[in-house]
Amino acid sequence: MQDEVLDVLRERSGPMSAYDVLGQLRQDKLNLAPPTIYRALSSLTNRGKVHRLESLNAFVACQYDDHEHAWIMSICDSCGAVNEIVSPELLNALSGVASESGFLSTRHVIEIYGQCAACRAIEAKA
Amino acid sequence: MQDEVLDVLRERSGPMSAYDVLGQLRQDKLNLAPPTIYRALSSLTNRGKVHRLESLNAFVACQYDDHEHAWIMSICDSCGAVNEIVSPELLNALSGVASESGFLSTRHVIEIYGQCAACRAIEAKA
DNA sequence: AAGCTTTCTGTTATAACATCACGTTAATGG
DNA sequence: CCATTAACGTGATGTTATAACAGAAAGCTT
Repeated sequence: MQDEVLDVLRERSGPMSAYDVLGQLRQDKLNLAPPTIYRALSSLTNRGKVHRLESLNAFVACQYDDHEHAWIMSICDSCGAVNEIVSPELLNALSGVASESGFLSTRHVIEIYGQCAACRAIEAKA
Repeated sequence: MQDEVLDVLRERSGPMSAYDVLGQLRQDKLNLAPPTIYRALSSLTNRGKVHRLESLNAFVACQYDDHEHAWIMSICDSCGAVNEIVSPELLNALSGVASESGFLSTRHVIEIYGQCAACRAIEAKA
């Protein structure tokens, strides 16, 4: 089940809600229900194969198959494209800022909204 | 209505869901319905009086009454306390990292999970 | 004051996201 | 073979958020 969910997410460039995934997989498997999808998504996110976009209640396949890492997501307001940014320095800086008030960080949620390079180019032409 | 919602959020130190707020206010005003609360919360967040915690689907009163600013939230896994961190430098750094791939940032969602100073102190004693 | 617009609120219903609780099946290993 | 565990199926429910439309209050214009 995890593999099937991951395949669906990989076929799609953008984020999908759990119910989007459910809709796709129901084309083959009728009777598929939300808990099944959520279980698979939960395992996949734990394994780092899928990331959850907290501010969208949606999921995307990880762009980097091979590694353990923390991530920063950029989300284009125009086209919805999501991109994964890896920057340990920035995450360290963030932990540093938090630690100024004695806070010990364990997990970061960073989601940046704006306009991607492609959409900026289109808009510049128009 | 905005004032009443804001008062409720200020009385509470931690985050509240829209329905938590609704529950509080229903003690006085029966018949209060979700859209009323969501409208008030929407105006308050637009005005910067309230911040939304995207990863919790919850809301907190802004800790800084007086100003326009972007914010970073720290959230304690142990006690649930939320703290607002202001760091324009870090936000600039974040925009900078995103711009390396041509992305133009307009809004940042930054939520850090971990353990606050108070909870760390308690744990250290034990 | 009458009529108009604007803004906020009330109300019902429903959409969208997520989990609980329990039962069944299938593989694992003693 | 049987106990255990892990994954999945199933139905119901819980939680978060919005759509669509109606009504009331406040301010403006004439």
